[in-house]
Amino acid sequence: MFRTRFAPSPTGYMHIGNLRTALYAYLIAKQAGGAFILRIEDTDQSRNVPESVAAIYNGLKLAGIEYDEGPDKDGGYGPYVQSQRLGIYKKHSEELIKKGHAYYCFCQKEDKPALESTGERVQGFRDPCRDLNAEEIQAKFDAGILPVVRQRIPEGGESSFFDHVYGEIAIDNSQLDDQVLLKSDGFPTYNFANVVDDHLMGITHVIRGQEYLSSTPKYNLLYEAFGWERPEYIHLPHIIKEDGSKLSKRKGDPSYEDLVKMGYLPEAIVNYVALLGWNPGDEREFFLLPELTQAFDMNRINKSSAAFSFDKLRWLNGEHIRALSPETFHELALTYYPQGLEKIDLGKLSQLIQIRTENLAEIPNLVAFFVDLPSYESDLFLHQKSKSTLESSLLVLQQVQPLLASLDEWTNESLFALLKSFSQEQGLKVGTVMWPIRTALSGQETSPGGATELAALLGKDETLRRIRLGLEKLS
RNA sequence: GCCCCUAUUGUCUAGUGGUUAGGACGCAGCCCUUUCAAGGCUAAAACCCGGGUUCGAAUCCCGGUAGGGGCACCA
Repeated sequence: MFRTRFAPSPTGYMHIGNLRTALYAYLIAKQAGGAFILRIEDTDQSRNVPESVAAIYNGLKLAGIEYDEGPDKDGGYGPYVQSQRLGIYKKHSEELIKKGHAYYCFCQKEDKPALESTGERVQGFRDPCRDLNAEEIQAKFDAGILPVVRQRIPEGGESSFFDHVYGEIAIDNSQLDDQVLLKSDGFPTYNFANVVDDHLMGITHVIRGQEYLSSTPKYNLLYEAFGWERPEYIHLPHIIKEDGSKLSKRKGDPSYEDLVKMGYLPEAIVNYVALLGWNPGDEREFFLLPELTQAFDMNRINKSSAAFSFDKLRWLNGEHIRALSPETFHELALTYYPQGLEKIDLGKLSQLIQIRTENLAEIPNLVAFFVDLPSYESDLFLHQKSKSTLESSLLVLQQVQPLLASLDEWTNESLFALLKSFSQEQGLKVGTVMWPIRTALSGQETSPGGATELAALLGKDETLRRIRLGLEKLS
């Protein structure tokens, strides 16, 4: 049985990379019929942001990523919050000390910078406390010094492991530090907690960012020290910006929830992010979560980092919007419609704009002209392809005005029939008739919908009023 | 500084020794058309560099270069 986990630390918002990590972990579990677990890694007390736990829940929910076990969903492997597992870590660290794979270190934080300020970084750091004897240790304890627990990296040799994305990775043990496992405040470091928890929670596949690739040998040494079986590893390449720099909230790059606020559909974001570093092997690009679960294959994850393209997200968002049922789109659109559309059939308006909406946030702009006719210049009536000139426009509007005024059935179809036959009678291109009307009704170079669609929505009175205004502009 | 990883059009990618190097976004053009969009079609656009191996390398090996990551009582 596959068991994967998403283990964010509650230090802020849910960024794009986190979303993808969660998604891949979810997909890998679900496609194998396994379980997806949420674990909160709040071992750094100074960096905890309590509200961000809510943001994580919310983000996952929005994305449709449902976890089988988590802080609020016990599956028998809890607790799922690391700060509630302190006793477990302590016990395990003592086991390691007993076995000789870890030791107490009484050095103070201030001691190390001095070491490092020699200019070169100390690699394969071997702490002086490594070789303290029992009396020395007791003496330090008696002096009231709070120790940390450090991992004892074996001298010499190399550690290797297999990663499903990056293949075989080998690192010399001399490169590995005697890292801190348990801090002096009794909290574990990530390095320790993730190993202990992953094992205790039965995690079979560890999915996480590439930044952990070179510390994974240390974790493997820990598994070995405990006599535990290693999990499978799937390290993910980073998501970066198109200019090659990294996404950062500080530089104004949006989080997952920001993107939703910006008018992108959660399912479009999920779809897009899935494609950043993975492809199905065929030419499909449009995926909803269930299809993604079917199609996903961890062996097709890419090694190199991928740049986040707003252009492509925007396009994909449009695809998802178009794939929505008219009812669903209408409901969404409703929350974006501005004031002043009371007289307009919003259901019809939604039908008109669904295919033209690539981003929900642009809806207010798209429909603004229905509320207020923008001021425009008369040369807006010029249109070469429609053979529309100032003269023809004036003529058309003059002639069409009484026809419209006497039209009883005010629908797109009847309006179109009327104007089409008018153009035929006059020997004009349909466009020559439609262009000035559409222009007068929208006051814009382009509009969602043509002349008759706009007229039908605006209603007879408003249509005639806007045509009168157009005539004033032309004469 | 030491170690690890990566490298196909502007971007996301397909490609596992023999392909006119395929698709998508974006860009440009055409068609459709009641403007725009959507849709359809077409175009321009790529194998980081240098050595090998091979009859033959985007593909395998080595070396550069460039980019990313790690070396915290952060995760």
